[in-house]
Amino acid sequence: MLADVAAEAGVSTTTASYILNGRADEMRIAPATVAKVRAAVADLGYRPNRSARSLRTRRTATIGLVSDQIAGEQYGSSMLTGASLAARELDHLVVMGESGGDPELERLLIEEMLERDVDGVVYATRTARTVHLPEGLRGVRSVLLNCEDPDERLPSVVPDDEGGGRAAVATLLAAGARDVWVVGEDPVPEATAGPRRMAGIRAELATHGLDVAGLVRCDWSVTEGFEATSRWLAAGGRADGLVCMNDRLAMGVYQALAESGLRVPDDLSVVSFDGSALAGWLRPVLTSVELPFTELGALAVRRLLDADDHGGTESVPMRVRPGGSVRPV
Amino acid sequence: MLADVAAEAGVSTTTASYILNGRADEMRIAPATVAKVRAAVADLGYRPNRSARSLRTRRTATIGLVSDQIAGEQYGSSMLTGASLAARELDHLVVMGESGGDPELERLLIEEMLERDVDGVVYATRTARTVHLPEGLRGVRSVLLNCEDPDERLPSVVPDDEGGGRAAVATLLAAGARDVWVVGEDPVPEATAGPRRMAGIRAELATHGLDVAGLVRCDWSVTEGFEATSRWLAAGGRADGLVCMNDRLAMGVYQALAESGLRVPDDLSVVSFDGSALAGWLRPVLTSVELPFTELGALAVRRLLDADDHGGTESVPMRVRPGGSVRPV
DNA sequence: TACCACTGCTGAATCGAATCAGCCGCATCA
DNA sequence: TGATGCGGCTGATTCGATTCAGCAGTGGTA
Repeated sequence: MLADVAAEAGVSTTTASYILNGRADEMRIAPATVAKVRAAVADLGYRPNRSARSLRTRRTATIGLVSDQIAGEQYGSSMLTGASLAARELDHLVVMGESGGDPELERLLIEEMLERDVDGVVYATRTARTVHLPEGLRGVRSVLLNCEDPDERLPSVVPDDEGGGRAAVATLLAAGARDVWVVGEDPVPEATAGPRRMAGIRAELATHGLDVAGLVRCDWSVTEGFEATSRWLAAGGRADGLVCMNDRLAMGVYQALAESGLRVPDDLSVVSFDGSALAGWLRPVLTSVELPFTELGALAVRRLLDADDHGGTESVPMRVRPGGSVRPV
Repeated sequence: MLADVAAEAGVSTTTASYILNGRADEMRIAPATVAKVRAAVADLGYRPNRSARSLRTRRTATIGLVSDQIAGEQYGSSMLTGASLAARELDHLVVMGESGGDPELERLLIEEMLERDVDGVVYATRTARTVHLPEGLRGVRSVLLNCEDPDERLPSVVPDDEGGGRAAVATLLAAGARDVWVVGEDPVPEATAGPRRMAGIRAELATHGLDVAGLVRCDWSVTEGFEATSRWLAAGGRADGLVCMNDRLAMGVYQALAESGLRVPDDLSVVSFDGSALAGWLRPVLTSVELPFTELGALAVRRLLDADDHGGTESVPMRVRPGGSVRPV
């Protein structure tokens, strides 16, 4: 403990404490004294007791991360990776908890984290959407990750889905597509990804004097993508470019196209959103606009620990990850 | 704080503390006193200060979970979900850290966790394998998750890959397959999943007087699965049952079979390992032996917090998740 | 009556740091 | 010469719990 270090160095614990907290200059400690203390620290392999420190300072160098389901999700869990790494860089550790969407469990988790004096909380959701900040976080330093609360001016980190929508269409247009259909729609009212991607898609088409040629409605799953696309094809549906709302859906689309003998990208180009591993597994590799999950997680933590951050939503760009599903020009 | 509660109830903090720590009987506190204190707690909305408690008790009701990469992994991240939920049930919270395989970062993370007096550490790996317990965890209560250290008698939680191998083959045999090939092999020396599955596969075949008809060598990726299987088929390879070492690989196998006009399960049955979401996305749905990730994570935490646990490896059963890739009898 | 046991409670020390309010000695200045 | 300032350090308190040792009061026993 600190007292041992102080004894070994022949100074008071007060002095040792100042030195170890980087207040040596401020407190005008003589360089020789600083050296003695540092030597004692190294000698004894001293490591501060965090509980003792926290008891006084009310800070723990620990942040909370509550989510509904991000660990369970296919690859949104990378948000955790990003958060964990960013926290480490800033000398913090991440306490995580998953509510599975149960508000009561969420309340409990938040309470437990606050009891442990976390320095802040990242509130994350599996899918990009609007949320209401949980009661328990009112007055607590917090950052929203992959979600936004329209009622509060909180720091919030989300993917730039609208920019992603523009990028997706730009890729198709560059490949010569003019008859662009969109597959998928978002049935969840709070979900933001769908509408924003759609807005971007329309905006980019508009720059070429175009609009969406048509919409194949279905939810974002493989089977729905397959079935809806099959029906569309059976009804004589045709296009030279398809924008799928996510990769899983696109997998279903691939299956439907294959069954009806259409070749990607020869007969039509396909782009999608997510940039998940799945995109890389499909044949041909699916060109997909990547959700920057790792970056989102890291950024949320950095903003949480940045005392100068005064809130507001930050949209992280989504980049096209090229595959072979867009016809080369 | 506790002093306020004690004051409100008209007792000493000592008494209040005993009551709140469930030592009322042991200390022979009068029921009336207990009631008064509980009322005061409710009244004031008292929540204990964990740092203060930890300073005395050296326990934090927090456990560490260090891994190389489990959050980043496709669905091994469910281990986190399981760990988080089990911890909550036992009134603990999980501090997580990912090293990304960097030993120095791993050392740092462990050190930081220990500084924070975690009550124990779960050491997890993305893929099932043997490991050496990190130096920093020597003498620390810890459980290995998805890995084992042959040199130490530590509590260790792994999937029962051998049983999984038997189950996979049993499924094929029940469907009438007799000419069973295995696709995939494990190039990583420490990896345990491959050899154990293989042992189970051979053992089950042996009960019917059979052995593996042949092995298609490739690593466990979609493209490798596709290419190796294509080569095998081109060389005249035939079988009535295929065991794929994991789902991604199986996806490549599906692609190769489709290209050469073979139908699953009409021409041959396919089973696989992992039970990932991907298995459900393939057409036909892939019959796969499930890795019980959530359960593994939960069990590791329970064993960590079970003072009566005296080490040893526990293998969690892997169950067949039926799809449509095995020919109905 | 003196001793003891038991019930029901409390005072004070303790955990390991952070930090406020000085204190001592020496140089400087009027 | 005495006041002032500053460099360099420390004593004592504090954070909010846990816990050991012990203390009244009561009733039973020898």
